[in-house]
Amino acid sequence: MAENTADRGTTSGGRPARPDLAAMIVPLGRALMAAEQPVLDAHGLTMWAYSVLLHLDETPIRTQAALAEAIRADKTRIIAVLDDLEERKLIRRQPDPGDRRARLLSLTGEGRRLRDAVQAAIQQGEERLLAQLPAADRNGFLRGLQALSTLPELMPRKPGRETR
Amino acid sequence: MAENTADRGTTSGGRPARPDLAAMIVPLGRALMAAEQPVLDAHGLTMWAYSVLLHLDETPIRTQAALAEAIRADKTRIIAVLDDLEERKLIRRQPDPGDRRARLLSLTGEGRRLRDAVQAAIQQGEERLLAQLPAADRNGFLRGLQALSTLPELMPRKPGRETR
DNA sequence: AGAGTTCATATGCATGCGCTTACGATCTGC
DNA sequence: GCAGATCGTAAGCGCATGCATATGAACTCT
Repeated sequence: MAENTADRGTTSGGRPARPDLAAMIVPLGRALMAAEQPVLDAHGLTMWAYSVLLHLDETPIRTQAALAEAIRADKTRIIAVLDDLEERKLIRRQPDPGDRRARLLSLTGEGRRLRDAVQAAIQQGEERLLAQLPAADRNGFLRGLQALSTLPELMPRKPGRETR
Repeated sequence: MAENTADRGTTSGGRPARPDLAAMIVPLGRALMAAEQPVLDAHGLTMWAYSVLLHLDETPIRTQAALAEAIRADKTRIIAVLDDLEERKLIRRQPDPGDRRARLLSLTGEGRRLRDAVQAAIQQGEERLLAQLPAADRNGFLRGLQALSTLPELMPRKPGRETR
């Protein structure tokens, strides 16, 4: 399978014109997460907890399993996270009156406030980095990144099940 | 110096204009790695092994520890990887005549060939994704990404020790 | 009403990885 | 020539994660 079909794409012929995307993006992601960590620590949030806060606000979530899948966490592993968040009154976990097996998840006002504060701090740090890019590249980077992170082929949900 | 510019900064109270960078980049990195995986499997390479092949060619490496740090792997963990690559005649591991503790690492011709084949296949897949972006965004994305992945503040080497 | 399914939860297992220690061979400084 | 540092290698610990199973409550379909 070693077709060296060097049509457009990589440079025509030999050495690659750029490093692999993954080779740049994965370390970048690690660095960004490392940069977030102190902020999260300062607010007593794990990354999973922050993920939960982020996702809960965007879309009302009906079951914990759906939330787990949305943030790509293990269904059984977010339970402790939710326990903690609930105990700290950052989220609510009410049994669905229509289906008492499920727990309706929602942010409390305080949860929303914390979420906003943390996200503001994080994005402020990120902007400091983006500011080092030329404006044109920065905008292209952000647009390209947002486009790529919503590509369905790239962001495969678990095959088989629909979001209802 | 951290004053944000007039555009879509996040400091002034409102909803964020974009998701957190890490929230987009980390899943994107995962997806890219998942996309690479079949290619690597087809050639019997782990990600670490591929990392080694990539890095070995760019810069001559004198010690395994230096290589490990370069690819951000654990010093002790790449040993098995190197053993395998050497056995398959993809790399050479010669004792440095000047310092017989160290092992000079280099790619063999076959190693270089495999590296090229795998990288071509990987980048070809990546280009298929990038092709879905508008050309302007794609270029900005790539430029921004390359710029960010070389920012020293973002890509911290191990604190404390310098490359000597 | 009963079978099968879905949900939240608890638990256990295996894996991969970072970090630490140990050890023998070797190099460097004194 | 000896003490201490460095290199490669081996082994083990601990943590986070993914995957699987089990259980009890509740829901659905027939």
